[in-house]
Order: sequence, then C-alpha cells, then structure tokens
Amino acid sequence: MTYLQARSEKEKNRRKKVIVSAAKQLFYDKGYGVSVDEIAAKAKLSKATLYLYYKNKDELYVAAMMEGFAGLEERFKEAKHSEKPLEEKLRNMYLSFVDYMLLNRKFFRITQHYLAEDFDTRISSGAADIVRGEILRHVDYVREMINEGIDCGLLRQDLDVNAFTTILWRTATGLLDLAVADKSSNSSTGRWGEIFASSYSVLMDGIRTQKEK
Amino acid sequence: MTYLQARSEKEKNRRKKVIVSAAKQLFYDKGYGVSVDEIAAKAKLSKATLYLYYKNKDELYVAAMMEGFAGLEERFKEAKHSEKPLEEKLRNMYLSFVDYMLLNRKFFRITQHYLAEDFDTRISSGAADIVRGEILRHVDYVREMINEGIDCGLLRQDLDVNAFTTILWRTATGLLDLAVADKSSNSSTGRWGEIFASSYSVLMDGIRTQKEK
Amino acid sequence: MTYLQARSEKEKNRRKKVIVSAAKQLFYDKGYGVSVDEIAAKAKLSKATLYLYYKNKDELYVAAMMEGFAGLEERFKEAKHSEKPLEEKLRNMYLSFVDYMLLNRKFFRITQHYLAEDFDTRISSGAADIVRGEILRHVDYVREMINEGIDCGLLRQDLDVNAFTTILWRTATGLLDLAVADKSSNSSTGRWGEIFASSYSVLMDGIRTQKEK
Amino acid sequence: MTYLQARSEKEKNRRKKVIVSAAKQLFYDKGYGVSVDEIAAKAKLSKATLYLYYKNKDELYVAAMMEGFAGLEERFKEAKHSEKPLEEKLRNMYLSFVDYMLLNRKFFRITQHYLAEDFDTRISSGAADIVRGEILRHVDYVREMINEGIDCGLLRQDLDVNAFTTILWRTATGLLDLAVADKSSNSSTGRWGEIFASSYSVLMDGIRTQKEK
DNA sequence: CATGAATGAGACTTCATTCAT
DNA sequence: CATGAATGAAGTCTCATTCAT
Repeated sequence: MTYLQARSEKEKNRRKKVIVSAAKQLFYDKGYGVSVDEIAAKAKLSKATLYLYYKNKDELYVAAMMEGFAGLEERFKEAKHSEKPLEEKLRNMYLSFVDYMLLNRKFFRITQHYLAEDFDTRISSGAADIVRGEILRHVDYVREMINEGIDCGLLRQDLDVNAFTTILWRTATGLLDLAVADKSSNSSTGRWGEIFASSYSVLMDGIRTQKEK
Repeated sequence: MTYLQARSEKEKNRRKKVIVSAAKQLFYDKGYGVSVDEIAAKAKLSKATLYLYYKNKDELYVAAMMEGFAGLEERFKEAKHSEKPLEEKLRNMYLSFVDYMLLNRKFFRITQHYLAEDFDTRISSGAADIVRGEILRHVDYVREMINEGIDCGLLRQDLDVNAFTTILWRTATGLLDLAVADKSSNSSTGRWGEIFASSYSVLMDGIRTQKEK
Repeated sequence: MTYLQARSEKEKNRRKKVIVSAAKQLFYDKGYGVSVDEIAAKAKLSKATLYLYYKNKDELYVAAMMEGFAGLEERFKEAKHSEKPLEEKLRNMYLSFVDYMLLNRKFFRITQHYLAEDFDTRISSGAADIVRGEILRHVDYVREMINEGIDCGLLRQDLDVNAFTTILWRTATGLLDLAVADKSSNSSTGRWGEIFASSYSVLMDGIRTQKEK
Repeated sequence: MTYLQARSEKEKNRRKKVIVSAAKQLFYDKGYGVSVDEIAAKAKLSKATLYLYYKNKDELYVAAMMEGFAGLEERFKEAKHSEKPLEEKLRNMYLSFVDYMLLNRKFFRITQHYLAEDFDTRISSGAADIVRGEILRHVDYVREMINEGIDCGLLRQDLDVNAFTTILWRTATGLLDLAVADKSSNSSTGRWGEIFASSYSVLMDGIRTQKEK
C-alpha cells in the first residue's frame, strides 16, 4: 500500500510536471492572460484534468513561476557558497543573476509584473503574495551579502543596506529591460556584457569624475 | 455661434474631466482591469455616456494616464529651466520626481506596468504604445541633463549615458516601490526622505569605501 | 393667424424636406441600418430635431422611400395617359420603369428588401406595410394595363393576370439586379438596353422555337 | 481511440444539429435579427454552449441557410439526372423548385434577402458571400439545362441564356412571393398549382395571342 | 423651435470553473 | 483517473429615443 501510494505520488508528480511545463511556456510567453484552454491544449490533456492537479489557474501560475525561481536560486546558492573572496562572490552573484535572466528572458519579463501591484485584481491576491514573497526571498540573498560586506569593512559603514540592495537589484533589472528589448544584438554577449560589467563597476566605484584617485 | 461653440467646448471638457477623474481613481487603484461599469458608477453617469466622451476603454485609460504625466512634466520643466547650476538641477530633478511619485503613488504604480510588456495583450497595442512613449519622453528629460553633465566635465567622459540614465531611473523607481509599499511610515517624509537623498549621493559619489578622498 | 399658420406649415415642410433628403441619400446607400446620428449629421441638424419632425426612425424611413416612389409614379402616369396605342403604352411602361430604376439604382435596391418580409423584425411592421402597399399600388398600374389588353383582345383571354403581372415585374427587377450589379458597363446604355428590350419581346412573343409564324 | 473519436464526432454533430435546428426555426421566422439569446433559449442550451459549436452568430446563420439549400439541391439533382426527355426535366426542375419552396416558405423568404445587397452591413460580408454563392450555384443548375436546350435545338438559338435564366428564376420567386403571402389558401395546392404550371407554359409558349399555330 | 446631453436595453463574445459519465 | 460538455458571470460597445434648457 505504502509502496503503491509512493508510486502513485510519483506518477502524480510526473503529470504535474507535464502540466506546469506547458503552463510555463505559455505564461512566460504571453503573460497571465493565456486561457486555461490553451494550456490544456499544449499539455495535451483535457481542461478538466488540469483542475485535478491544480486547484485553479492561479495555483498553476504560481507553480510555473516557481520553476523559474528554482533555477535562479541554484545560481545564487552556488555564488554564495563558493570559496571566493566576498568581493568576487558579490560580483558573481550580480553577473550570474543577469546571465540567468538573459537566458530566461520570458521569465524575467514576467517577474517584472510583481513590482506593479495591480496584479491583485487579476490574480487572486494570495497567489500574487506568494510570488512577491519569492522575489523578496531572492533579493535577500543579495542583502545578506551586502551586510556581510559592511561587517567586514569592505563597504561603507553608513550605507543603507536596503537602499543599496534595491539600487543593485533595480539597476540590474532596468538594464535587463533594455537588453531584453534590444532585438538588434544577441544580448547575452558582447556590448551588453560590457554594459552589465561596467554598470556594476559604476555602482561600486562611484560615477562622479573623481578629482583624485 | 463661435461663442456658443466655445462655451459648449468648455462644458464638454468639464464633463471629460469628471469622467477622467473617476477613471483615474479606479485605474490607479486597481489597474486596467476595472470595468467600464465601475467607472460609470463612480462618475455617476451611465455607461453609454462615457462612450459619448471617450471612444473606448483604452482611450479613457490613456487619458487617465496623461493626467498623471502632466503633473510630472511640470516638475521636470521647472527643474530643467531653473537658474541653478547643473549639478543642482539634476539633483532637483531626481528629488522632485521622487516627491511627485510619492504624492501620486497610485499613478506611480501604474506606470510600472509598462516596463512589463505583456500589457499588449490586454490593452490595444496602440494605447500601450502611447503610454510607453510618454514614459520614454520623460526619461529623456533626465538623459539630456546627464549628457549636458558629461559635456561640461561634471560627469565622467566614459559614462554610458543610456545605462546610467537607466540606473538613476530604476534606482528611484525601485526605492519608490519600497517606500510606497511601506505602510508603517508616512513615506514622503523622514526616513524615506533621507534614503532618497542618500541614494542619489551614493550614485554620484560611488558606494565603495574610498581609501582617500 | 391663418396666414401665419400657413407660413409655418410651409416652413415645417421645408425642414422635413431637408431631413428626408439626407435620410434618402443614406438609406438608399447603406440600407435601413444607418444610424439616426448619421442622418442628423448629414442634415446638419441635431438628432433631437429630427424627432421633432418625424416621430421615429421608421417614419423617416417610410418618407424617404416615398420620395423614390413619387418619381416612379410620375413616369407611370405619363405612360398610362399618353395617346399611344395600348401595346406601345405597355411597352413604354416596362421600359420607363427599367430606365427609372437604373437612374435610381440605390432606391431600386432598397425596394427589393420588401419582398423579403423579415423587415418586420427591424422596422415596425406598420412602416413595412406602408412601403409594401406602395409597391403594390405601383404594380397595379401594370395590372390595369394588362387587363385592358385582355379586354381589347390584344392579349390571350386565358391569361392569369396576376401571374403575368408578376412575371413582368419580376423579370424586370431580376434583370435590374444583374444590371445594377454589373460594374463592367454603364448599364443604362448599350448591351443592357438591348437585353431589356429583348426580355420584353421574349415575354410577349414566347421563347420556344416556333415552327411557323 | 479512433472509435472514440468517431463516436464523439458523431455526438458533436448531433449537438450541432440540435442547435442549428433551433437557429433555423428562428432565423427563418424572424430573419437575421434574432438574438443569440433567443436561439440558445430555443435550443435549451446556454449561450456559451452555442459558441462551443459555432464560432459566432454568422457561422450559425450560414449553417442554418445551408440546411435549406441541401434539401433543394437534392431535388435539383433528382430532376437533372432523371431519364426523362430534356423538356420534361426542365419542367420538373421548375416545378420541384416551386414545390420545395412552398414546403419551406420561411427558408424561401430568407433567401430573397440576398438579392438585396445591404445585408453586408449586418452580416459579416464573408458570411453573406457564402450564401450568395450558394444561391448562384443553384441558379446554375437551371442555366446548364437551358444551355443544353439551346444546344439540342429545343430552344431558340438567339436566346440570351443569362437573361432567360433570370426570367425563369425570377418568375418563380415572384409568384412564390405572392403565394407565400396568400394566407387565404393552402398555397401548395389547387389554384396556385395551376398558376405555377401555367406560368411555366406562358414562358415557354409565348404569351402573346398567336394569330395561327 | 432647437439641441446637447443622457441613457436603458440589449447585442455579441469570452473564460474559469464544474459536473456527469 | 480522465474528460467532453456545459455554463454563469462578466465584459465591451451601440443605438434609438427622451428630456431639460
């Protein structure tokens, strides 16, 4: 019985994966507006079956988002637990965030919605909160690292941690917006690579012409 | 005749204002998703009357957005044309942007949608483009000023203008996101005032601890 | 007072003419579906003013139709009361009907609706009946003449008058349908002229190959 | 699988039939103006369900029309492929057309709309074109037979085929208009039967009194 | 008399969700 | 477990008609 349960549990998870995978493609591509019909069609399952595995559209949407975050968190963990010096770890985190988002542009674009809170009128606010929470959890990876930087004297003592975390985060996402919209170049390489690198330097070095160095 | 026409034109504009004002409150509050019914109810007019003044929901939405931009542009022009030194003008622009958005939080939140491009599936793309265009027009105010700063030697010659404009813009909006979400304090004053001021300084001074000054 | 009344009556009629003239152009062009708004705009009057002169859209529609019939009736009367022999009168009536309709194609097309009775769901049935009655009244001109033809021995005694009237009427309108649809040629002349003439002859002569004459 | 698909296909067709049948009754009765609500009510289904089977009102309308044509075409084919002499075949075609239309008066009335072209402003022009095309396809049955008649010497060589086809067609529909409107008698029998028969003879024999035979 | 303004009623269409098999 | 079928609720928009000035 237990064995069978485990087996069926596994089977159930496989189904869920099929479904969420279809949902992912469509949600990332076209936003929350895709119809459940479309998702069912893509998953080659009946609409009713979707509801067997996911209580409603929102739950499915959240699941699809989580898939995107899972990949990102992996990168963050990698950067965080590497044996590099703190300064390099922070830099790696910034650049690997950018890199991941460039590889998953559609996911990136979707996350941007959550800064705009009107989602609550389309999505049930519960679902929106979960996604927002996930975003914040990831931002925290950065916040922690900056705190560490202050503690160990690498960064200015008087820095407002929250403010600076936001600056970093928003700079990255802002440039990503441009990069993602830039159809002229394969944005994961070349010109944009430099821009991201230099944006990081600017934030770290200061941007004002410096009388002396 | 001309007199009467002018009069009726005026009257018509007053009506439009009543409608757009109702629309503003609802759109800013709940996003594009509000129904025309709701707007009509708030304006205490019949739905059909709305359609007398605005061709469709999108047109009304755009009008509501424009109201928000009008106020912002005023502030920008003021800052731009003041007789202050460039450095101060730029700072004023940044801070008055923040200030305006804190006073018009709901409007602010709505503008954030346009960075997330899936809007085109809800709004007619024409309408979305108009709003996006308006945002870019405002960003240009900042870009111009930074360009000037580079030309006159105030800012580093090797600065990527677009990138830095984005950094500024996104830093401001990112902090605003936090401030707006922060229900604990009246965010237009006190703590947040300092944070915004210092965020600006950080961006200008560099954020890394500086060995010498 | 009587004078003034007369005067105002006249004035009123002038207005009505302005309105009906606008209505005519639009109804004939686009059918019953034109909106009262459009008509008012074309008449350069306010919508409310139309309702001052015509109780509702249907009444206005009927009035517009009557204008078209008036011209046709004139032709019919002319043909009927001319001093020509009966055979020629009948022929003239047929050809002048065709001629008038070719000159007033739009009016012609509109009259065709009344053979299709679903109009009652769009138009108030009262209005439809009036127009239908007017059509029948005109058909009667032809019927009378055919009756006369039978009486004086010109036409077969055993002819079913109603049936043949219909045949004549429908042959004419059927060909008119084709002619009006034929954009290749100026249908009021040349080829079509011949077709109409010969259609009349066919009906009169019989169409079967005749062994002897 | 194939079995099941076939089965469901069949089931689906049955449903479509239920819907189109309701639509037919209403469309034929009251014209295109009936609301989708009404049709749904008559079919005892929800409005949304209709849209499951028919993409929109027009598609449903066209389907309803096609039902009417299907029956007519059967009759035409029968007449055309019978082993009778040509003269009789043509006559049968004429009379079976009349007969069918008298049995399906409402359908008949509806087809008459398509001669009046303003339909395009109510129906999507695509739908109108389909129906018009179907009408012409049926007219062609007659045209072909007349052509044959000319070729084999039965009919006058100098006959304008299009014109005469129209005459036949329009004579039939014209009389049908009268018959259908004639509420006094059961029009499918008796008096009208004679009228139709004689109308055909008149067209074939010539209608003018013939000096000699 | 003339009209600008307002509207009630209704049209078509979409979609997340449920239920019976 | 899987699904085909059904639907309620909601959305945007149109238009003939009325009313207050």
